[in-house]
Parts: sequence; C-alpha cells; structure tokens
Amino acid sequence: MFRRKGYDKTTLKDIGALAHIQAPAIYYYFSSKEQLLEEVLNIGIAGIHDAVRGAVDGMAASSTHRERVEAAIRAHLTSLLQHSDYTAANIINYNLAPRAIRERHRVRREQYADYWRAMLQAAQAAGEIGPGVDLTLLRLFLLSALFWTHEWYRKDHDPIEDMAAKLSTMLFDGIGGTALE
Amino acid sequence: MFRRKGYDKTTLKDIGALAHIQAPAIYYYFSSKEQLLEEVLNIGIAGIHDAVRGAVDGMAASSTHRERVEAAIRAHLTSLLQHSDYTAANIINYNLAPRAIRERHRVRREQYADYWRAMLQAAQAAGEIGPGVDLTLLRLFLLSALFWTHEWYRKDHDPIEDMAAKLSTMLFDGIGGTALE
Amino acid sequence: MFRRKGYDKTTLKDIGALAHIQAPAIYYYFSSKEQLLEEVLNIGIAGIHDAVRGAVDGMAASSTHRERVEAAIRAHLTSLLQHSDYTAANIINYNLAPRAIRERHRVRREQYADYWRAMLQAAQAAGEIGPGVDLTLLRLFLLSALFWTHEWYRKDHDPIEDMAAKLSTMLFDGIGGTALE
Amino acid sequence: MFRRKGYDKTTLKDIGALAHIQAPAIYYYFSSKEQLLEEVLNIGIAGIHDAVRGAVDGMAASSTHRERVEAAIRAHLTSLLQHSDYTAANIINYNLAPRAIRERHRVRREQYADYWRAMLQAAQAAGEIGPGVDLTLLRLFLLSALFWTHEWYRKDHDPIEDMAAKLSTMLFDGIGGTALE
DNA sequence: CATGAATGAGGGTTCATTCAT
DNA sequence: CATGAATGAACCCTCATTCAT
Repeated sequence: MFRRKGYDKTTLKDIGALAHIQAPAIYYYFSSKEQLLEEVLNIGIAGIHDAVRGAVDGMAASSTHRERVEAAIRAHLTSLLQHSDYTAANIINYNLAPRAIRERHRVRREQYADYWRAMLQAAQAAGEIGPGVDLTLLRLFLLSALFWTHEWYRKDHDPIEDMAAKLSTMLFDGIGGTALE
Repeated sequence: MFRRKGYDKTTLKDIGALAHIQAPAIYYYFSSKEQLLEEVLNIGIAGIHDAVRGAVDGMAASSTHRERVEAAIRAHLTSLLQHSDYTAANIINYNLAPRAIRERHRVRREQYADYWRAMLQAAQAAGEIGPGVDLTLLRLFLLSALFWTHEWYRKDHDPIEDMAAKLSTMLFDGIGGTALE
Repeated sequence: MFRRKGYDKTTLKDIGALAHIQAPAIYYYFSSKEQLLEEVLNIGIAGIHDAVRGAVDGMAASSTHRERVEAAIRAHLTSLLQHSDYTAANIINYNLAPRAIRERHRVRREQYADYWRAMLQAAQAAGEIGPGVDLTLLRLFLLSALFWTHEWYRKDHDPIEDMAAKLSTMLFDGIGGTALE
Repeated sequence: MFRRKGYDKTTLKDIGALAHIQAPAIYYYFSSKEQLLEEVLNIGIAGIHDAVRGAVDGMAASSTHRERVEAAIRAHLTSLLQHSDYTAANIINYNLAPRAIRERHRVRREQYADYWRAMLQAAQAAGEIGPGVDLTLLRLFLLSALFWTHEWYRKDHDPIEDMAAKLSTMLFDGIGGTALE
C-alpha cells in the first residue's frame, strides 16, 4: 500500500482492508502509523541487503571480483523488482518520512552502502577495477541506477538476469565503440 | 515546498505563506492544488530538458558524440542539482501524483527521453558507442543514475563538472582494470 | 486513579495496570466502568461518614456539643486528607458522574449531611450554638470549607489537629477583634 | 458547557452546536480544545477577581474592614452564583486540566488569593480581626466555603445578600451561644 | 480467573475548498 | 485582487467493551 500510494495517501482504513481487519485493530500490532512505516522501511532495506549478501557470500571462493559485483547487481535487481514491495516502498517513502524515522533508518541504509563499498574496494585492490576510478562516485551512480529501476521496470522487460549481465558489461568494459581508436 | 515536503504534506497554507498571501488567494491563480502540482511538474521537466538541449545544441558542429553525451550529462546534473527545485520536485512527486496528472505529464517525460534516445542512437551510428550496446537499457540506467543524484548530492561534494567528467569516463571507457587482460 | 486524573481521563488500562491485570479482567469484578465509579463514590462517602460518626459516638457522654463538633471536624479532615483517596475521588468526580449514578448516590451524601444536621441542631438546642444562627447555611458553609481542603492541603501544612482546633475556635468564637468593642 | 459536563465530556461538536457553527470552525478562533479551556479558565478567574475588587475598591474610604470583607464575600458569591458560568467552570475543571494549563493558570489564582490576603491582613492590623487568628487558614477555609457554594446553591435559596450577611456575622461574631459563658 | 484479539463509536484535528465581501 | 469565515470530508487515534479461548 505504501508502495502504491505513498505513506500520506495510504490510510489505515486501506491497510486494515488489506489485512481484513478494521482500522483500529492495527493499533493492537503497531503503536502508530509512523511505526508501521518504520517497520516497512526496515523490512525493505533488510530484504535487499540480505538478498545481495546471500548471493555474493554464497559464491565460490575462486570467483573473480567482477563476477561478485555482477552477482550483487543481479541479486539487487531481482530482490527489488521481483520479490519485494517493501524495498520499493522504502525508496518511495524514505524521503517523505518524518525526520525521526529517517534518522533512525539512515544507519541501515548506510550498512548496505558499506557492503558495496567494501566489495568495490576489494575489486580495486585486486586490480579488477582500474586504479583511477573514484569508488565513491562509482558506488553512488551505480546504486542510483539500480534503485531507480523500480520506476521504469515493467514485467515485460528483458529478463532481469540479462539486464544485470548487460549492465555489468557496460560498466566494466565501457560502452565506447572503436570509432576513435 | 513540494520538493521538501512532498505534495501531500504540503498545505496550501504553507504555499500561501511562502508567497506572502493567504491560502484562498492561491485560487485566484490556480484552480486547484492538483493543477498547481501539474504546473510544477511541467516546469521541472521543461527546465532540465531546455538546459540539456541548450548545452548540446550550442556545441560546435565538429564535436564528437562522446563530447555531446558528456555535455548532456553535465547540463542535466547542473540543472538538477544547482538550478532547479522544480526538477527535484518533479522526481519526488511524479509517482504519487494523481493518475490523471501523471498521464498528461508522461508525454513531456517521454520527450526528454526521446532527446536522449536520439543522441545515443546518433553516437552508436557513428561508432562512438559499441554496436552491441543495448541503447534502451543504457539510457534507462544512465538517466536513473542521473536523476537519483538529487538524493545523495550535497553541496560539499565534488564540483559537478568533475562528476560529469568522471561518469562519462567510467561509462565510455569502463571501470575494468588490467588484472584480467 | 479517579482522584488523580478524573473519571473520564482514567482508562481501564490505567486501572488494570494499577491492579496488575489486563483491562478486560476488570469486567470479571465490575460490570462496567460506571459501576466501578459508583463503588468508588460509595466507599468515599462511607469512609468519611464512618470516621466522623466513629469519632463522635465514641466520645464521653459528658462531652460538650462544641467538643463534639470539633471532633467531627477533626475526623472529617483526617479522613479526607490522610486516609482516603476515595473521598477525594468522590468530591472530584461526583459532579461529572452520569446522572443515574449521581441520583443513586445522592442519598448517601444526604445521610452524611443529616448526621451533621442533627449534631448542629442538638448543639443549638443545648444553647451552644446561638439561637439566631441559620443552621442550614452554617452546615453548608462548614462542609464546603471542609470538603474543599483537599484542593489546597499539602502534607507540609499544619498538623490536621491544629487546623481542626483553629477552625473550631474561629467558628465558635468568631474572628472579630476588639477594635470595635 | 465546560461547567455543565466538564472538559472531557464536552465535545467540540457540543460547543459548535452552542455557537451555531460546525465543530471545525472552532479552530478558526482557537487553536485547540485546550486553548479554549485555558481561555475559559482565565475568564472565570478574571470575572470573580474583577467583581470583588470592583466592589471593595468602590467603597467609601470610611468603611470598616469588616464591611470590606463582607462586601467581598457578597461580590464573590454574586459573581459566582449569578453572573458567571465561567467561574464555576473554572472551579470544576481546574483540577483536571492538563498540567501545562494548570501551571500557567495558577498565577492568576494566586493573584486573587493575594487580594484576599492583603484585605485580611489590613483588617488584622487594624484590630478588626483578632491578633491570634491564623490568617492563612482563615483565608483558605473562607475561600473554600465561598467557592464550594456553586455545588449546593440553587436559585430558590436565600437571596445572596442575606447569605453573605449571615456568613459574615457567623465569621466575625462566632456561632457560639451563651450556654458556656 | 484471565487474556489476546478485535470492534464500533466517537473524538480532536487537518485541510482543500467555497463564497460573500 | 484578496481575505475572513466557514464547511465537509476524512484522518489518526483512543477506549470501553466483547468474546472465544
């Protein structure tokens, strides 16, 4: 509901209807609409973080860093686009959430960012990402591209695995043609 | 106001205060809050579209396509991050806008997308973007990365020109190191 | 609880917490919040009535009526200020109680008033209260003064016995000085 | 309304109906129900304070202090019982008002108490109140008796002027008969 | 004897909007 | 061109109460 209509437009009545209970019954489980939002945000971030970590950490020790990054991209997209309304709800509502919630939640967002930071640093240390690459900017742009997919992705697009593979290729090998060489 | 607090949380009283008038006076200029939103969305898209078009079209005829794309990136970021609260308001509120507005507005968003599509096609036709690159996916990911910057960009970041240059380099040349070659 | 927060602001949850049970468990002992209030009111009136009667009826047969009135004052104040939250709760909530409860309860209040009425009449009959004194008014003002103490009395005030003695003296002997005599 | 039903039981709908407007229109004039209560409390205290001060200060300079006190009693009762629902509302609701309101309001109550304190002190200094009388206790009991009248006074009682005169007489001359002298 | 779960009524409050002035 | 006053719809939330367990 938060994903489709946004926090403000979502009424407790809407939510209650979805859960087949009356609106006030929600207060038996949550202390306020805001707390409900906070839990949704948390589930959203946890879902994608776990998916990515699970995918990467489960890889063979012999995997290259490039393979790891590509796996992370694939897991991120799969989780966001196929599994979790919570993650999309997070993206949509985070900015408009009350300051208190946002501040408490920021920590979790940063933990996810940290995971990527470490992964990219390892790749650069191993020489699989060029030494001149600004990792902070890379991470920010890359995660932006990934998160924003929920805005334009439709079920009838390419399979997510293809998208992930293509993005990884563009990113590592560049899109430049041979015209100028 | 729409940018900072979102459409729903913004009250006409807020807006009136900003304009030094009483809330009902807004109705002298706009027929409803929704119409106000629509105009804000329009200004937002027009601002960035004009900025990008202006930058690219003003270039020397001898410019390479890569130079053009980089100029477009630079103009997009400059407009979004430095000039226009309207564009950021657009990004934040588009999804949650009433369906009618969204459908009327989508046309303008597509026109901006078309501009990029044409630019990228020209670059590929000229061989400056590899023939195997999926232009649709490239455009979607690239614009996602660009639009989402407003979420994390702070005034104390790198100068926008540097960001644009680095992104362009990563994109065209790839981030891959030499480890595997 | 009724004394501190008043009937309306007191929730069954509050009461349950005080009794270390859940709110619905209250219904095992009382049929409704109103019935609970009624019992509290009753206990409050009974407490002060019993205290006063006990003190006066236990006095030596040789006591003067003035001594009896003073004892009644002392007992009333002691009961109200030191022993019984119930009595204070009664005073605070009686007016705001539902009409049905109020009407049922009024009888008990009148019984207490009757006790005073009889005591004052006896004193007047015996000549210890002047023949010209309007007993009804005296009783009303006196009980008003006594009941209202719970509003301003703090533990660090004079001992209650002193207060009672002083009030009795003022009342019987008057506060007038000698200036005009 | 606050006087009849108490703050909690009074709904904004009730108040709106009384004022022939819809409940939300109240917010055009008051920022909250609490602020409304606060203003009612203030008017209540101001009403009685002004009435008493006006009556006493308007007396001939040659008046005795006893005459002044009696005039104050009369004015207090007249204001409370005949003119002002606000004062009765004050008495009833003060205790149950939110702490913040109560603390802000206490100052005004104390100013009224101060007025009486000064009046009684002057009377004692002039010898019209006995030197042994505890003025604080006298004031507290006297004001208690006066305030509480609104609980039992009915229109069919004695005229207020008679009541005031009788109370004054009892107070200054005492109720004691001659039996013990 | 007590609780977990839920409900229904209703309360205070917000807000876009209207309209006479 | 703008405001003061008011409205009606709707929202979040509270709470006494019920009832199966």
